[in-house]
Formats: sequence, C-alpha cells, structure tokens
Amino acid sequence: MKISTKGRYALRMMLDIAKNGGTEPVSLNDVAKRTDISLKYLEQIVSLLSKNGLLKSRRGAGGGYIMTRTPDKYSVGDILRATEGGIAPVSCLDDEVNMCPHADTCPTLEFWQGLDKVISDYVDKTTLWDIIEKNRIKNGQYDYCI
Amino acid sequence: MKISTKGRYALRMMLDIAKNGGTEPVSLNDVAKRTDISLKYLEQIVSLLSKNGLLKSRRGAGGGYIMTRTPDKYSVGDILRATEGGIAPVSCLDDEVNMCPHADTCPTLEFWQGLDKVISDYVDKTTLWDIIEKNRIKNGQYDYCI
DNA sequence: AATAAATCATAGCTTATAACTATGATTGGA
DNA sequence: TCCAATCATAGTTATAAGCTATGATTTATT
Repeated sequence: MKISTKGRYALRMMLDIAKNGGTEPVSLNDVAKRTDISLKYLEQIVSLLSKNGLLKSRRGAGGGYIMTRTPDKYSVGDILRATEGGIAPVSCLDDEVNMCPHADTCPTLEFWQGLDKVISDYVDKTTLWDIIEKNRIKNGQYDYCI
Repeated sequence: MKISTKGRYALRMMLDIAKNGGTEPVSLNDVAKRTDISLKYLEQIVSLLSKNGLLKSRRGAGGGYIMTRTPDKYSVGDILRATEGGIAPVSCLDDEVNMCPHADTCPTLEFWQGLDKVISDYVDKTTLWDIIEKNRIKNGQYDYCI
C-alpha cells in the first residue's frame, strides 16, 4: 500500500517547477540539483508527465519544461495517476482490462470501491497550489523526506 | 499503491471464519477449499492474525481457529494492519523507525499525512459485520475477485 | 498405543517489480 | 559548429511478492 518513488518524485518535481518556473522553461538539470534526484531518473518520470499533458517541453539549449496550467489547476491525483500505474488499492478497479469476471458476486468488491473513492477524493481535491501555500509560512530551508 | 495478497486473503479468511465458525474451531483446510487459496499460504497469513490476537488456535485433530470477538468488533483496518506491514502510503508514516530526519521541513509530509488519515478512517470504520450484512441479500453463489 | 488431523516454524524458490544507470540519438539556440 | 538540452530505449541491480517444501509438534479419536 505504498506510493512508489515515481509518484513521490513526480510531486517533488512539479512543486519545483511551479516554484522556479515562469514564462521560461525549467531545465531538468536544475530540478535534479534542487530536489536531489538523479537527472536520468527524472528524465523517465518527466516523460510520463509530458505524455499526459501535465508539462510541455522545449528542446535544445535553453530548453526545459513549462507548466501547461496554473498550480491550482493541478491536482495531486493528476500527477500520481500519470506516474504510478493506477492508484486504486486493488488492480481490478484500475481499468477494464483488469476487471474481474465475477465482480457481480464478489463480497469484498464494494469495500474496495469505497476505499478507492476516499483516496481519489482526497488526492483530487488537493492541488499543487494548496501545498505551496501551506509551505509559504515556513519559507526557509527545506528537504524532502518523501 | 496496491494492497498485497496477504491483506486481501486475510480479509477473505476472516469473512470465511466469521460465516462458518461458531463455538467450534474452523480448520484451515476447510477455509482453503472454500476461499480457493493454498493451505500453505493461508498458514503463513493466519499466523500473523493469531500473533496479533485476531484469532486463537486449537491444535491437534479437530482443531482450527476461533474468533476472539464478534464480527462487528473487527475493523478491516485491524486485519490489514496485522497482515500488510503498515498501511500508510509512505513508509515514513508507518513507525518511528522509518521516521525521517527532516520531517519538520518536508513540504509534502502534511499532504501524505492527510492521505494516511482518510485511508485509516475508512478502513477503521468498516467492520466484518458490515461486509457480511451487505452481502446477505445476494445470498447465493459467490466468488472473490480480490 | 497408534493413527491421523490439525497447527506451528522456518527455509527455499521463482517471478515480478522497483529503482535506478548507461548509451546514444535528436533538437535547437548562441 | 559547439553545446546544452530533451528524447528513446536497453540494461542492471536490489528488493519484495507470492508462493512451495520440509518437517516438527500437538491432540482427539480409534
């Protein structure tokens, strides 16, 4: 029941780009230094984010990544769904492919659906802006544990 | 972000024992047949449940496992915590051992704590009785997908 | 007392996934 | 033409999941 590093690092990265980016693109190299994640691993994760339309890229020198919307328009759910492979607590709720043949009689399915819902509701209502705003107070030096 | 088979099977097993047990112990062999889980794997999982006081055992012929309380006194959270190794979405929230050195400045910690809370609240408020009761209506043949 | 049915304990095994690292191609501004 | 960046894909290593296997111990029944 753990979020993987992909999801956690993606959140770090998006927060970093939200803070340090403006009209100019933010290079992954800079993100890597600030977030303490290897450039090569970030490249893999960022590819998921841009494939899913959360970031757009500019190639070549002076390039980098730019947000496609304002921080309050990104839910953490958007970010986790793009990078984890489905955030449902059981795989049969992730998509039609994993949907089980006897879902209609499974005694525990309803319970798992309920759990999925409280998780989804929570991650969908929290935005990047919320997280940034709450941390504005303790403005100083920070480090991520997760 | 998936619950493992240990947690899911433990829930199946507890439901099975709740339904099929009374004053007499329920043997794992019977549980194995009904739930379609291998006896050997069930033995491992049940050991976690009895270590944590969720079941008590009677050894020898005619033995098996008996519930220590009524189904409405078991939350699904009890069962998952006994069998998964901590249900928090990030390991630094599981226990003091994994607690991170710079938790006081981590910008995302509060978000994860909030997620942990909605999950805990949900699994703690749902009991075995709730699940059994909801399935009493569709009384017939059933199969678990999960 | 012997047998069989059960739990209990621990080790091993096989597969999948996580978490990266490495190599190199492509793009585009200075 | 550099060089700084993204992009694409393959390879590597470590860890954990998901079991299976072996055998000991306990206890009701015959």
